[in-house]
Amino acid sequence: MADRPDPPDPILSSAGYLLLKAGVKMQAVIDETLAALDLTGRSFLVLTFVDSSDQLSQLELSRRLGLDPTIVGGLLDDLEDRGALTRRRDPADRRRHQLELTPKGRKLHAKAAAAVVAAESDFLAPLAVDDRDRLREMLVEVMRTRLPWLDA
Amino acid sequence: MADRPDPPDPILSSAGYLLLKAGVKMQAVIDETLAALDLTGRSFLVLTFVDSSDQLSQLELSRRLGLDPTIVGGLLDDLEDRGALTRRRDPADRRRHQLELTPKGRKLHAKAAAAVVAAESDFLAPLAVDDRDRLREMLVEVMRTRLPWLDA
DNA sequence: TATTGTTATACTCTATAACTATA
DNA sequence: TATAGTTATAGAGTATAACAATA
Repeated sequence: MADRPDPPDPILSSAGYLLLKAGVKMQAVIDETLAALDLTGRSFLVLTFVDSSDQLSQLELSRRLGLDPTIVGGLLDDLEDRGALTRRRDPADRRRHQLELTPKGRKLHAKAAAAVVAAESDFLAPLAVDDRDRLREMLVEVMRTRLPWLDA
Repeated sequence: MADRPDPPDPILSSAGYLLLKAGVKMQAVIDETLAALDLTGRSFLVLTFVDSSDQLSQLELSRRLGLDPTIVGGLLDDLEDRGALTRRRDPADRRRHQLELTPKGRKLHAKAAAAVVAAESDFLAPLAVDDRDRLREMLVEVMRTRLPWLDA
């Protein structure tokens, strides 16, 4: 009934906890945005990685996404059914599938990427542009050892 | 097999996406830390909110946590079984339960809070202390309208 | 014998609704 | 009739392991 709850523990205002809450909320916002295109955060990442890699195998994709191969298999099933990507047997090793986006898949990815960028920008709107850059730099520092593509 | 994957889409290095990844990872790190005390992020939050509020009801707690009352009921069952908190009928309205930490529960919470603070500090170690403060300020800005206790 | 990918099974989490008791 | 809380059921998501094909 009270509109102003008791002031809770200071730990709920710490940098680490706010980072947690902000990140989880950012994830939810992006998922909602992608839902309009019948995508999830995961299926969007699949499109992103397949788009930027040549002849990716499912196992290699799973490793990069940090997901179980059976999960990735299901995501690929869906995207293949929708005509967004193709699985083709690797002639050199017929156990492997070479993954590739179709033109339709590339269009879908471009549309989704634009929507995600807009959602992120909206979420970070309370920060000035300079502050967003500063935030990005700090997060790169924190995540450098945890995300392989930041080590460039 | 390649140790250096193809450079992926720039969207994976954006402030918003890095915020997402950092937040989710922070959550995982905190959950791992709390597991050593047989707690989860959620049960720790239950302890935190009950500790800092007087005679909280289950429904009010659920509202503050943003969780379904049935979920909260299960969390309370566990903590009550472990002797960390008590449910007592509200004499003024016998439908309600007044939640309160036991001395054991307060000790558990203090221990867990110290562990969480240490885990956060460790996670943010790549940043100088000044930068951590700056990060915290920026996250307060972003989350001000989304976390009731930041509006102070 | 090891590896890629698929299929089948079981387990966990969560959401929904029905129920009891109090008001 | 409405509210606080519990219990029961069903569904989604995930992990595990067994399997087929290829190396």
